[in-house]
Amino acid sequence: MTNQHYGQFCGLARAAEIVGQRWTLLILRDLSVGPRRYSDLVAGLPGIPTNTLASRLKELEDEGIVERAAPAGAERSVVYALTPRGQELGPALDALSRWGAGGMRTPREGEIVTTSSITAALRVAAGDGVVPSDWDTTYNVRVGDIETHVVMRDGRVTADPGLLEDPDLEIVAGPGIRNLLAGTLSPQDALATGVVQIQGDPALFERFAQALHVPYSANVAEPQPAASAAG
Amino acid sequence: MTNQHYGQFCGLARAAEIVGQRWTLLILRDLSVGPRRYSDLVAGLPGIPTNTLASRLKELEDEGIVERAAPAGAERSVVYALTPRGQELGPALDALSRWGAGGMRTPREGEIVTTSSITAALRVAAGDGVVPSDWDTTYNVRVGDIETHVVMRDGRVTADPGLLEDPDLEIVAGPGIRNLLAGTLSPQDALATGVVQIQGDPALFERFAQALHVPYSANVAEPQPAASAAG
DNA sequence: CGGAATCCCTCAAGATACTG
DNA sequence: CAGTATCTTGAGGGATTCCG
Repeated sequence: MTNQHYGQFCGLARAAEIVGQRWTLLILRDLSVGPRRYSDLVAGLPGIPTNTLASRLKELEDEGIVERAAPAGAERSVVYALTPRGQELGPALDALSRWGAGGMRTPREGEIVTTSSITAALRVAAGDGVVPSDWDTTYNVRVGDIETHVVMRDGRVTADPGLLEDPDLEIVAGPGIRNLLAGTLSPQDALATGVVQIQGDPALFERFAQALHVPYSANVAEPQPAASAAG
Repeated sequence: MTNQHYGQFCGLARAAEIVGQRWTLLILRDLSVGPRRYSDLVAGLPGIPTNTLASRLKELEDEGIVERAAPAGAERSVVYALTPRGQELGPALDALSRWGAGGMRTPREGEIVTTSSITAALRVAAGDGVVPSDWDTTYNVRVGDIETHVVMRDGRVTADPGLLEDPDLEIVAGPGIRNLLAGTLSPQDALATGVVQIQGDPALFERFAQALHVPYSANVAEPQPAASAAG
C-alpha cells in the first residue's frame, strides 16, 4: 500500500489516492499554468522537500498525469508538463480553487502568493473566459513582487505569467485584490483606499473587475473571534 | 504546522489543506449522501483507524464543514452532517469523482464498493439530474451486497441508499455495471453477457442507461503493459 | 547549475485495545 | 455507540551530497 489506496472501486477514492498526496495539488496547479522545469517547481512551492517533489513527479508520471519532456539537444533542462489525462483534471482543480477561494478572507501569517497561484487564480476568476468580442485590452498585474498579465481579446480573456511591453492598464496591488475580485470591494473603493493602484484609464479597471470573479462564501465560520458578540 | 499548511494565499492551497488530508474526501463523500453516525462512517470506510476518523471529524467541525447534531432526548446517537459550507464542496467532489471515474477500468485486487460510493456515483452519473418530465420510474439497484435505489420523477432523477418496496425494475450487477454507465457496454450486451441482470421491462433498463453516465477517459495510460511495443 | 538521491528525524496515520 | 489511549510504522520535512 505505497500510494494511499483506499480499497474502494470509486472514482472519488481513486482521485483521492492521487490528489490526496501532499503537495500534489499545488504541483498540478503550477503545471496547469504551463510546463515547468524542476527548479521552477521548487521555486514556486516554497517549503517542498526536493525528495518529495521528485517522488510526486515520478508518481504522477507513472499515473500518466505528467510527462517529462526529454532534454532535446543543447537544451539541458527537463521540462514537466501535464498530459491530456492531467489536463482533464482542470475542472476539478477549478472547482476546488473556487471552493477554497470562497473561504479565504485575509492572508494568514506568512502566507505568500506565487506567480502560478496568481495566474491560476486569474484564470479561474475568468470563469468560462468569455468576454464581449469588442474588448481588446491588455493588463499588467503585479501582486507584491509577482508579475502577471491579462489579455482580453477576440471574446476571450487569458492570464499568463510575466509582464507585457505596453499594456493598456497597469495594476499594482496586494493580496487584498482578492476582495475586488470577490465583489466585496468596489473598483472605486479599491482605488480610493489604495488597496489597488492603477496606471491608465479607470474604465479599463472597472472592466477588469467586471470580467474576473472569485467566489466569496457567506457560509464560512470565522475561527475563534473575540468572545463577545461576533458578526 | 499541524494541518498541512502550504503557506500560500491561494484557494487551491486552502482547499488542499483540507481535502488533502487522508480519508477526508471519503468522509465527505459519505456525508454528502446524507447525515451519518460515527459507526456508519466506520462501517462505510473499511480500514480507517478510529482515531483518524475522530480527528478528521473534529477538524472538519472546526473548519465549519461538518456539524455534530446534538443527541437530543432519548436519541443517544451523534449524527454528523455537512454544513452549508460543506455542501458547497459538492461541485468539487463531483468533478473529482468524474475525473477519477474516467480513469477506472476494473476493480483492483480487493477493491470493494460501499453504499455511499454507489449512491454518490449514481448521483454524479445523473449529472444535472434532469430527465424528461413524463418519466415516472423507480429502480432498485444491487451491486454485490450493496442496496440502493433510483427514482426518476417530476423531471428529476435521484439516488439513495436502501431498497424500495415495489420498484418498476430490479437491477442486479457487479462493479462491471460501471462499463454500462460509461457507455463502453450497451444495455443489450450487459444483459446478454450477464454483467447485469434485471427483473422487469428491458425498456426501463435502457432508460436507466440513458439517464446515467459516468466518464470514460480515453487518455488513461495502462499500468506497465507487457514490455514490448506499448501504445 | 539544474535535477535529483541519500540521510536523519519527526510527526501523521495505521493497528489495536480500551473506556465513558 | 462514540470515541480515547497506546504503540508502531512510514510518509514527509530538512539538509546535504551527488551526478551529468
